[in-house]
Amino acid sequence: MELAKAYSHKEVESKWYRRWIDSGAFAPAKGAGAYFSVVIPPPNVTGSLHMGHALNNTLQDILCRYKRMDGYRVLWVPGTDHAGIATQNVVERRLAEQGLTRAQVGRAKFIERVWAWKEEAGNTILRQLRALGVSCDWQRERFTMDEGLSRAVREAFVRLWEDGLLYRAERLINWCPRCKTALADIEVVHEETDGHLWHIRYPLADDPSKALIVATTRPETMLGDTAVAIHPEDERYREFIGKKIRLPIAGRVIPLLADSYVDKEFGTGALKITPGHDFNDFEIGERFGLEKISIFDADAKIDAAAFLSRGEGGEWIERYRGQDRFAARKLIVAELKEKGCLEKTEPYRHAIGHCYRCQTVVEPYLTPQWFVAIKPLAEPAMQVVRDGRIRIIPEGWSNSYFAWMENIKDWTISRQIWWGHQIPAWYCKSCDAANIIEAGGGEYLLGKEAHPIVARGTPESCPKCGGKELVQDPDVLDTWFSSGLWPFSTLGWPEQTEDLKAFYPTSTLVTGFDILFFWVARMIMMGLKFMGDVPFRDVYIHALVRDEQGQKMSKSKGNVIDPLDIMNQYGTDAFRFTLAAMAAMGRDIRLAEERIAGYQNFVNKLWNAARFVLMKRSEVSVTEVRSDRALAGADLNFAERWIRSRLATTIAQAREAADAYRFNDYANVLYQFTWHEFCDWYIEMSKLALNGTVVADADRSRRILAELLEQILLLLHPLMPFVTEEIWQVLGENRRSIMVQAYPRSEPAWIDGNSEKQMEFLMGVVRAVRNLRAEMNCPPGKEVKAIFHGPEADLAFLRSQEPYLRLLSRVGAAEYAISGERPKGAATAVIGATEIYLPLGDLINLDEERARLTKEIRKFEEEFSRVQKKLQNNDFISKAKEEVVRKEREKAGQYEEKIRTLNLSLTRIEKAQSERS
RNA sequence: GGGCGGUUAGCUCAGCGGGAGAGCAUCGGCCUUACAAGCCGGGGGUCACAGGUUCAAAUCCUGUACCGCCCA
Repeated sequence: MELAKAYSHKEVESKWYRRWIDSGAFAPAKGAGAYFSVVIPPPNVTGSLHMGHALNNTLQDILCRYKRMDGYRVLWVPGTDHAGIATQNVVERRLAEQGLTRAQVGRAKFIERVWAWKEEAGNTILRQLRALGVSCDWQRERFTMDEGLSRAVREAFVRLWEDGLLYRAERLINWCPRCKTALADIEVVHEETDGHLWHIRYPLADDPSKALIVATTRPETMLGDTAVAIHPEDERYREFIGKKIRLPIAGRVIPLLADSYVDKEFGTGALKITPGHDFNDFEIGERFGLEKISIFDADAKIDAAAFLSRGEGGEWIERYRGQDRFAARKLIVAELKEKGCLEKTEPYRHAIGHCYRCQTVVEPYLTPQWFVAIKPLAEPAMQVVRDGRIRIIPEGWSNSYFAWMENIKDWTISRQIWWGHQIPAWYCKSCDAANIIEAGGGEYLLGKEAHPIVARGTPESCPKCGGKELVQDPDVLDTWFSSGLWPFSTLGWPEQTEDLKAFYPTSTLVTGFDILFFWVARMIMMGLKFMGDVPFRDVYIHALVRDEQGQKMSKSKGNVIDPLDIMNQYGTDAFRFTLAAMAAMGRDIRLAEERIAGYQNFVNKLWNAARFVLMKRSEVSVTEVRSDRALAGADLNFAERWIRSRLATTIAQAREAADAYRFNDYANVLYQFTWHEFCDWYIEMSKLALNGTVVADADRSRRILAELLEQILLLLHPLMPFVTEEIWQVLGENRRSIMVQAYPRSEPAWIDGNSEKQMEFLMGVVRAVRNLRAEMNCPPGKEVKAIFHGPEADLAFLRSQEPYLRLLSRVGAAEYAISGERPKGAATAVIGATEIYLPLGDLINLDEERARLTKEIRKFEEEFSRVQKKLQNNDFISKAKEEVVRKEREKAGQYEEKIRTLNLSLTRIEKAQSERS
């Protein structure tokens, strides 16, 4: 079979992916033996493929393909998560286009619509992942909302409740007024924002002529202030201690507290306290038993009822009623100014929390929510990392892990949305009547004192009163609650399935650091809690993919590179190889397209090497050329022993790198070997035998070539699955997929130091000749004579390998002499102890050669004096390792010899010049 | 404010105690029968700065500057 002159990825990729799936090659092998299992970090069902996914899944696929070839039973579970808020937002937007709201549609119908949307558009990302060549087992695809995983969620919830690790209570939480739901702390993104610091006069209640100045970034919340605080040792405010303050506008009389929490240096040193809308103030409020006034409704608009119900009131309420928080801020500032209460306004930059789904500024808001008591889960989760049962790689991330886990707060898991796992808690309409408020449309609001009945399935009656009328908690669970169970729920938990027994704990989790807390930490806590074992052994944290300028890719910046475009243009193999080659540990990836183009050339290089091997094979009429590891070392010539030796080393290095998640080393070691050793040298040398110069070697050469090519294909397959399979299949008829072939093992017997030394010497001589020719502008087609002076052994070797020498350096004839007259008008180089002369006759430009030699000599003199300085240092001789000293001595000798030889040549050139003139 | 990471060739990055490397770009020469997406050769770096440890520092320590990220 013939191969096209250039590799064309387009036809090849879809063809093989189809065949791999059809052959069932992605399913784990049956039987016993070591396993390697991975669960995909489930992308949002709303998502589409971006660079982060591409990197993440490429690395997982490299590991899975490598381990599969290496004899492990590999299971890679794919799937998506239901992304509660994000998905609900998508479907709500679609409703809005039809002029509908979800309230109009109703809960049940709305959820139907979400499912319909999911079926229609939801799994885009999984389809896109296939283009990457990922070898996950699609038969086992899971979704966090599917039946099995939903059961897992209910089971986990009930168990946490039974163990006293869940509670429902009114707390200050992060509220997104747009999504109208609670958020967990880490779902809030803090961004530096330009704002203001307003300095406001708060007069004393009994002497309005005196006032404290408070500084705040949120003047509108002053409507809910219930105290002012100063530092107890603040001299400035000593006289105010114990006084009362009358709040401007609202007129409320509030106490002045002394608390060492207050930072004397910040603002004016006087802090307004709003326990209903600020987390720090909330805590002070708890300490002093202050009232918490919630001044906003769920839309973050001023809630007049909050004041009226306290018996407060006045014409001001009407001015602010229903005003949004930012409008209210403007109005309040204006009113303060008018009343002379605004001392000054200064620009101020500070961090403001935003909803990670919709970027709306979050509002600290007092509502009843469900919480997981996290400390008892966090402690063992830290322990397993501390004692190495889970390795975090690179290790540096474990610091972040510990820092976060040590300061972890109880986890808010309830969300006031519809799409998700509805909380398996019910309330009895008869015993809990006071806490159940009908909200219309069959919906309920639950008071903070409601008494939940937690159960795996809908209870038939109230266990207390036997009442049959129960209502389910309307809230759903945080999506991360279900993804926290992912490593075992996807394997069938809570059932004790075969998969669960066979593949838990999973082997390696590959993920980005951005979800270390969101997801990784939670899986560890949940895995330990419910499985009694870690969810994975290794966590490999990879980098973020940035653009060329190091900017995070984002739609708003418009610097997004679509992986699908890249794959289409350069081929998936080139793209995957680039990602791997750039995935050095602990560093972000700046993706430059030229880099991908460069690796596309590598794919093409491999393709053409294969063409060469196949072309030569087709010239053999009788012998079927095939891989033959039995070919004994003794039968091989030195070039063949050399390439096998290098192969053995390369295999060892590649495996070592892959085992250690050093993907960049893995890729580079194979790149270097394939291109710069196999192609540049071995293939070139094989032409000698194949072109008939040494007839007896031809057949053996073909066999070695085929062997090397096969080994290279196998080595590269995890990185470049498509092109390697395509070539693999052309190499033999009706072969089993390269996916299921054994990964190469390094043969220690192939390591051959002597051949490597000889080859290095030959390469040195060849490069020197090429260099001289190029420097002297000797036309490449012209054959020149070469004269070698040097030690007998070296000359004997060169003489025996003269055909290679001539092939590689285009030397026409060679003369060898241990010593003798140096030829006139010759270009000179020194390799080891061997001197090389190219008598170029008229071609040589004596001026150029003299300049070249002078430069060369100067270079070696610098090297020599540097080494010499070391050797003259007694401390060096006595303290450095013997090995190092020996090497330096060797170097010194070599440099000295080179300088001597080159100087002699220089002298001859100068002499020749003076003779000519 | 606390923590982490970065600063190496024009660009993108490896290397992290003993001779400064790769890919791309650049310059010169080649259509040499696998590959011009190629081959051969060259040029290009006080390894951010300042101290220190060491016989020896791009590499370890301290500090400074700038850049980035995370947390508060």
